[in-house]
Amino acid sequence: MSANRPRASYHHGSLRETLVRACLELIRAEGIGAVSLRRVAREAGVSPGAPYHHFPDRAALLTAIAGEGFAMLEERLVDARAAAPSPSAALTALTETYVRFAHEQPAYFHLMFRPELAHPDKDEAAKEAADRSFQVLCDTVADCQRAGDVPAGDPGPLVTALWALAHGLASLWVDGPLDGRAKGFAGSTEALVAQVAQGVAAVLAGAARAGVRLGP
Amino acid sequence: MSANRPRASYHHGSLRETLVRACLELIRAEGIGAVSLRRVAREAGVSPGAPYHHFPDRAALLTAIAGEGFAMLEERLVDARAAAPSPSAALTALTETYVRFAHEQPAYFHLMFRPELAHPDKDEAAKEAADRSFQVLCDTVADCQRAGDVPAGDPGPLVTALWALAHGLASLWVDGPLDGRAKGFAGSTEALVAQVAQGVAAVLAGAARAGVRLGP
DNA sequence: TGACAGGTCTATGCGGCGCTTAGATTCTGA
DNA sequence: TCAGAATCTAAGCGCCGCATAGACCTGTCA
Repeated sequence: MSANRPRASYHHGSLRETLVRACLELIRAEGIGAVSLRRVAREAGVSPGAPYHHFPDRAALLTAIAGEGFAMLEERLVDARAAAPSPSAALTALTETYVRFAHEQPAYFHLMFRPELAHPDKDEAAKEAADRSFQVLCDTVADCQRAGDVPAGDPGPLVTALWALAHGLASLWVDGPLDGRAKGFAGSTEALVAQVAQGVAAVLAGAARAGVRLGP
Repeated sequence: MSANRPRASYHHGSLRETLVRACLELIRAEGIGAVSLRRVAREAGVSPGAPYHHFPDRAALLTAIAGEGFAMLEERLVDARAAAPSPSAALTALTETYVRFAHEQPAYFHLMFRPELAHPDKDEAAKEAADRSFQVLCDTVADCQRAGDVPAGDPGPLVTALWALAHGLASLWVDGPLDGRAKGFAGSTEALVAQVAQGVAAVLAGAARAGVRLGP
């Protein structure tokens, strides 16, 4: 960043935004472990105390970024659903989109789901974006049930399973363990994720045909 | 711990083990964020430098604990599979066991899957326990395919999906986001997890009956 | 028995961390 | 125009991981 280039004026002008960008770049380049407020301030070219005029503490900066992440994820999920030609294809697309988001934006993904780093559950905007994302999944499952593409009955376990499946794939990929095993299965993790997402839709459709009914 | 009770002798005797226990207790009581080598040493009643005679750095202590975790998880998975009356029941039991382990031992679970904390992939014993755990899942899926309880064909995507499903449920539960949504679905997260695990087996069985075949 | 080597622990110090406080500088609007 | 608000710097607190040097204990072997 602009650590060496001195600012023109005493006041930065858009320090808050600059800090957020510097933080993201730092996570991208050196991982979550390298993130400190002092370091972020240094990268942004300001004194170590400056960030505290924009964020009450370190977690607040990270929470702001997490909120951005939830908004980005929601947008991608909405677009993926809208672009899909059928409810079943939408379900597959949601899984792939969730996992791809995590893989392309691991910095956001980490901050969104690590309570020791950020607290998006205490941020109204982040919570609402997360709720709307979840609703996209619920609506898509309802579409699928109406179309007979997935088993009828209580959608709760199905929605939970689909969320957990996508989140598990994303976590295992981003944090490392999946890559090694994927090579033996499908050549690449991308290919394996696609196979899984499509396989799930096929299995759910088959179960629906077989008359399986979900429920407590 | 024994911070206030002075040791009888200059040498501790079993400091390594004491540090591991103190670290686990610290994570349990105050979370991962509270773990520092100095703090662990204080809880164990030794000087801040003492741990470095047993672990080269902080990550090594955490990696040792992660290795223990993989061994514990493997044992539980092996037992769960052995106790199940059928291949299909074994599959359900594996999911429930994985998720329950994470919920009951979040300290271990975190250390096993957070590369910024520990590096179990660089620990031979941990890697082997993880491989054996994965093999338990592969074997169980193979049993299910032979019994016709899950679709035939390439087991890769299925094994991956089941692992990701369990890991996603575990992560979402341990890190918070699942609890809120589960209340609306099944009353409690435990109940929801059970419903999901059983639902998955039912859906897979239905898909097998419908003649679904997995594969690239 | 006693010297000594090696393992285990303490003491001290380095730079970096989150966060606080006090004070300097700039911007804003009455 | 000018006071007050907003933004930034400087300095300091106790904590951290880790390195080094030295104190202590214990097992070993002459």
